[in-house]
Amino acid sequence: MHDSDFELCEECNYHPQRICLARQQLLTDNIVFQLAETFKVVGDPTRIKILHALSKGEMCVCDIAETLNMGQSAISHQLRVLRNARLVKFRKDGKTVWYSLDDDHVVALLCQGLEHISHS
Amino acid sequence: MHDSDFELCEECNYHPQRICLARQQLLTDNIVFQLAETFKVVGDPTRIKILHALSKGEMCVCDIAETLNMGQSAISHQLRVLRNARLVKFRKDGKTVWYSLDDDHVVALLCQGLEHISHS
DNA sequence: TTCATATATGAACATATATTCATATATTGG
DNA sequence: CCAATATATGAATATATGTTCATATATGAA
Repeated sequence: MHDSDFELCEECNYHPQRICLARQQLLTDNIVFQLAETFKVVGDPTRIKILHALSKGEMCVCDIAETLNMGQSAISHQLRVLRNARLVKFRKDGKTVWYSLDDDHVVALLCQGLEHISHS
Repeated sequence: MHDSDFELCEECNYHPQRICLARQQLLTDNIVFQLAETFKVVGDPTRIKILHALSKGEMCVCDIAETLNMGQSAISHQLRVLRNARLVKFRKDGKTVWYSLDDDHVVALLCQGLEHISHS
């Protein structure tokens, strides 16, 4: 939220009250950035396929790679992205690393997206 | 869904039943692509700010530009992206074009994203 | 220890994308 | 018609990103 809201509202000559309105309850830049980051991560076909596969239960890296017919390295890179976004979690068991969805919000997010494309 | 599920499940030597499981109820490539496209569009700070501004009510292009402190051209380009993704709609009134959110699912999608980042 | 397996990671490359600049289109007022 | 305003768009540029390849790390088996 800027301190300069007032000045700007008096300067601009179009529809100042609308501008001020839109600036109110403004999401902070930090939250906007985090939001964008989250959606960006889900906004890739490979990662959506991974999340969808994991929605059936936990899987190890090479099984995900087999499922998607992709290389292990590519999957591993994408899993790191998903991990950083806290969309998936993992546990280690010997040589194997088992990945799973971080929580139920992930599925909810995907479903909300499906909702949108089915309504358009 | 591929015809080759069976062969692959017999070929791979890791955890075939998990792979087959994950392939079941598979989202078609087309749906995955549409989903990814939708999330990708929302996955940009500028576009999130636009959607957030529009969540308060319809706005014209130059007011959005003023609100975000950005150029008219940049906003216009992004509005086209949002339009193509059916996230915003518009109506013309003389020289002015009024943009608004396409439907309530857009806000729901944003909220679901907020839900995720607040839980992590 | 040595070998095989499962996963992670850095570099490189090709592609996608956000913004800016210049300009085009369309509408209104004089 | 002409000028001003609101918006759209194409080209250019800088930056981000997904995959591959080669290689590193780590674990278990012999």
